[in-house]
Amino acid sequence: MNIEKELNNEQYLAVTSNAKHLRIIAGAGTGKTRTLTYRIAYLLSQGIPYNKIVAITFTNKVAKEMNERVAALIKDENINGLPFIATFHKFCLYFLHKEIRSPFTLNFGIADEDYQNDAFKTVFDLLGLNIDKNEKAQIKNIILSLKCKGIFYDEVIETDIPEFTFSYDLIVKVYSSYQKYLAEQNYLDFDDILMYTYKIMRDNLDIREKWQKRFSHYLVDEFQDTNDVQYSLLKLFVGNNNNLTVVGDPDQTIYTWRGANSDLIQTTLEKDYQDLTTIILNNNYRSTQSILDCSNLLINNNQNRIKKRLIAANNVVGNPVSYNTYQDENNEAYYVSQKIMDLIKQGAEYKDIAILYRKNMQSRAIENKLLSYSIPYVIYGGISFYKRAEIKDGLAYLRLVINSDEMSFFRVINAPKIGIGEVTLNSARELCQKYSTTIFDVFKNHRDELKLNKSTNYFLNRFFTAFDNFANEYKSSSDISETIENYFKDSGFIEYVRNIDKQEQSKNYFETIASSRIDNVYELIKSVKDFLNNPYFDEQGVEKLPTLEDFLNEISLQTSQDEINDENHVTLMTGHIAKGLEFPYVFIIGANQGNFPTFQAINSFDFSLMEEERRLFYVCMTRAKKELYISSHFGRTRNDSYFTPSRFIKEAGLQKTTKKITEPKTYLSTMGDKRRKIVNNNISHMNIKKKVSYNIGDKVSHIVFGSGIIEQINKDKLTIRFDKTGQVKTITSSFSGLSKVD
DNA sequence: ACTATGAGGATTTTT
DNA sequence: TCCTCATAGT
Repeated sequence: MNIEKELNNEQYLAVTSNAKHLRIIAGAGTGKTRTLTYRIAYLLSQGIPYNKIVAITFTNKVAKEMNERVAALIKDENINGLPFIATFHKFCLYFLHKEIRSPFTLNFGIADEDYQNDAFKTVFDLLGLNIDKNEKAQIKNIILSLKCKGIFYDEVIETDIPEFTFSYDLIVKVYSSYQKYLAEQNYLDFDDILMYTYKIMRDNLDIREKWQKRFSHYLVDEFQDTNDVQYSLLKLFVGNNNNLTVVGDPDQTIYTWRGANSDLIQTTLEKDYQDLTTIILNNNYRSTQSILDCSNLLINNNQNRIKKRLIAANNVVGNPVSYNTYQDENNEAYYVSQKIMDLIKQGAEYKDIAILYRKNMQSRAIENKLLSYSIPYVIYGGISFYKRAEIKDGLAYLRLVINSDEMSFFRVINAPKIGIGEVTLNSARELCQKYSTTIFDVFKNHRDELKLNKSTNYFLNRFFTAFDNFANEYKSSSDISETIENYFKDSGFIEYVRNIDKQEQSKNYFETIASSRIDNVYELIKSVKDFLNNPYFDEQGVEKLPTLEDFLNEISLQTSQDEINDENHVTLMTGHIAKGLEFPYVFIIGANQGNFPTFQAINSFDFSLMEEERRLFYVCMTRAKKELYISSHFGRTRNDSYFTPSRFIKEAGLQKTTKKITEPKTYLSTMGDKRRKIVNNNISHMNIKKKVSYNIGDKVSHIVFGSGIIEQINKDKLTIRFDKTGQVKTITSSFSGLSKVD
């Protein structure tokens, strides 16, 4: 490791600073994460024990990368371990698995967004409140924002509740019922993971003192998106004696809706740590000056900010930022795909290209076009593997043996549906009270009191038999995938998923995608097996095998960025997910009033919403290294009016093109349906595909699964083994996302 | 009386 | 995809 050579002057100062409390303000592309990584390696080389250092990152993916980079930097030194590098949530989970207390038990589950919604729904039902959907959503949001601030339901005061919204009593009633419901189910939601860590540290002096001695150096990345609870708990861990380094850029605060508070990095920190040292990194190593000029111009429109200006370290001016307008979303998508094909011809690779947008829904039009031009792409953040219905169902089946909570049980008895609805459920809830037990136990042991019909009873028996077998076997199973498969088969789950596949296959055009639900379930089984057979070292250096519980915890903290792989494809994602990433070529699509900025920000009296939209646009722009293409369109809005270009276009000093560009008529629209369907007539991509003849042993490339080899052919069905995962899938030869590799 | 199912409408961003 | 509503099915 030659720090002096590999870093610029400011970075070097930041890395080697011996300040106890250090703040690094680092603009986009100035090497934030790099600096932090080097600082960790530097601390290690200075003799700080690896098990005394904690580094907090924004995603698990960055944590993993940082781990690898630190390991590479210190490989020549005599250090036999790596620091604790993880997200806030992972760090807190580590703490909670040692310190969790009543009303929770050690095998608590993690409630993701869906679980959270289900829980709120149940709570509203149980309270029997007569309020409409919108109001429920508002109440939920108020409660979530209280949680982001670290305010527990028994600590809420009148002034915590936004004016002109709901009564104090109502909010507290829903809030406390929600927390009590989750506690009964032994579940923590994402905010609880932070809140209970904070609470336990705050309220127990002995625990606080113990943990303040546990680690001595804390380093936090992306500090501008830290929220109040995270900061409060961090302060408790740092205490009076430990060291703290934070890195961040206030201009990239894009999570205030989730409680992120950029005052923390700008003002609070220096008040709380009087000896705070600040280092500013200004040299941008990522983008051309043209891209930075537009970005600087745009972000200058924010009033509430400390002025700073990014300068390209390499002095490259580059091509001007391109801005175009199109007739509608489809035209825009068409031109983006044309431009991508141009870039590829000029030698760019698919993985060099990213398409960014404000909201997930905007990916639709562009996806259709990429598909029809056989441009490989992957969408991040839409529906991730672990959010698919069949996977969540499978996970619920598994979770039931760890924690027989209501929500998992509901999922299970609805996959397949076995004739249990709202009314039965409510009477089962009454029996829960009567016997003071769980819903699971009521259906298992007091079912006779529920007056279920014959088939329902049959299905329940089938499920509980399979469940009991699994519960008895899974811990000592020599082949966990077989044990799970038996459980899924005997309970009727596999058959249920296969039936869905069949139904969808008969309807769906892209049958290979639709037919993959059962594949997904088997993929899940395989990933459990892989995870459980992959040993890790605990703190004492003892080799251990993860448990099924570890697996369930792990995946509930999976994030969209964690799924990013290095295969060669165009990347589609929202600005939020793109944070911290960079690409040579970036497209920002749908730069329209109402999209980006959103209608909510435009219509709000709260100007800070608009400033956040602007920061997000700034984040999108500064992802680009070489070239940046921004576009807007004049398509229809939800309210049947027409979109206009985003105000950010002017603010970034971009010129509107004078002529409207429209796509040549290469496709026809039909009005057969109320919703218009695009019929691909002239390109007739599908027909061309059908003529490709495949042979056993041919190398092929699949848009989703990557490269593979054909093992079997049955008429138009190809059985392909994919290299990366080693899994075998059956794909129809005419599928447009499949191509032959020469 | 209850549950399942299909159609239609709506959708900010996510650890 | 997810929710709601109307209707069909048991």
